Amino acid sequence: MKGTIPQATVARLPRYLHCLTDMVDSEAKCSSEQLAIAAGVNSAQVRKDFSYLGSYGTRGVGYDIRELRSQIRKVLGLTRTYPVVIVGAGNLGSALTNYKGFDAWGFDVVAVVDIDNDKIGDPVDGLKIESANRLADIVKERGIEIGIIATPASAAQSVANRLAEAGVTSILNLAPTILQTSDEVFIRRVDLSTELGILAFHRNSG
Amino acid sequence: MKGTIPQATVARLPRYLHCLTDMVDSEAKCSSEQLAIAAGVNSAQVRKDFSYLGSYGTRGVGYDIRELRSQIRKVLGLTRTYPVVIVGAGNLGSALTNYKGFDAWGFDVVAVVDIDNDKIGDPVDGLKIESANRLADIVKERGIEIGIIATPASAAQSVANRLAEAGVTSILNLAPTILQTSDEVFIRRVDLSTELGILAFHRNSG
DNA sequence: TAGATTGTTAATCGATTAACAATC
DNA sequence: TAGATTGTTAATCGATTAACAATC
Repeated sequence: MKGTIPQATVARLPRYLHCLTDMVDSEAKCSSEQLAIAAGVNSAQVRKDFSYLGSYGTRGVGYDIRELRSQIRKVLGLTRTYPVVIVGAGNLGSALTNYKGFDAWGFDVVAVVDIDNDKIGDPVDGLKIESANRLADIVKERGIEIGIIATPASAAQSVANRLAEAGVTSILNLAPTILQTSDEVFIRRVDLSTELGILAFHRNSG
Repeated sequence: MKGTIPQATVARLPRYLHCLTDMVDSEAKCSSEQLAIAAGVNSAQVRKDFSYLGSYGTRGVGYDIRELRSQIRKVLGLTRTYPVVIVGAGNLGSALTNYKGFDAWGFDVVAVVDIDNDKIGDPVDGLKIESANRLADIVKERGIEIGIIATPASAAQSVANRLAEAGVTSILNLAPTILQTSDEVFIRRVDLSTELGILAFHRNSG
């Protein structure tokens, strides 16, 4: 119903989508209260979030699961396929390449690159590891828009620069370092030691 | 200086710590402005965040890098070692076991378990993969407080239940599912397809 | 109609940041 | 003293949630 969707709402939409996908009977309706419990949030929050997507509920009845799913996918832009390159073919890069969760949401890993000559040519989940030297060419040839950085921290900044240079517009950075880039590239960072740090804090202080 | 530190500040502390660790000359001082640029936040934010830790800066000069590091570690509870168990020895579990970033912050992976009999006994980074059947015993024997779930989504809830039952108080969930647990266990969830979903949204709508 | 649940308002809460006095 | 930078205040901004009229 609105033009702009708040950050916090966007961040919760994938979570709702997960919960809705887990609901087997896709013909059924589901109330904000049910979804709130499944997603671990407040039910007023659920309704408020959905109000940004438009009116997809029926008063006294609930939300149509199938319709809601498709609306969330539409809003997030998950109605098409995104070619993705994974940079770094270590354990983490391999884990990501094999990760089936991406497929269901339209993320299609079309290339895995590494600098290690010993790895180049090795198979990973139906792909062959390619040379990181060809990164720019690969991005351009295959129209890649999303890059995932799964290299050591020391290599991450230069990889990000090369990805941006080659035309990638979105980067998911899994290396434990903060990247400096131009505003044209949108970066999200996931750092597991940060997550454990937060865990440690809560262990000690509630 | 204060009793309670805001959630948002806690979440930024590990990031500051990363930036401070990257600064080579640990004798030096560093201004809130410098750190703000490195961490990608506002300098007023930096000063405000640090005000919760107490007064560790000097007006006209900046913050003592070494002192600040040690104070952040203290507040986050990173002055001791935490034994960690990783559940699931697939690519992701193996990546985590090998991940050197944990060591530096005091997270010590002391066990990796899996249900796959073919994997049990295999070496990963100096450890041997153990049977998931022994999970509860392992947790108790080794005083494990933190569990990392790197299993498929289908197994995650039952693993979480068993971890909680065995006495683990903090869980990092990497499986793409939302866990229901008692309030005694603190859970953080990292879901890579969610991150890509957010990336997709920003690609399409700015 | 009676019961249920949405969609929205308005209040509250928490987080961000500009601005500046304090002070090294 | 002059210049720099903190620590804190107060204003602003955004996010959460209780409450309830609308309505199925």
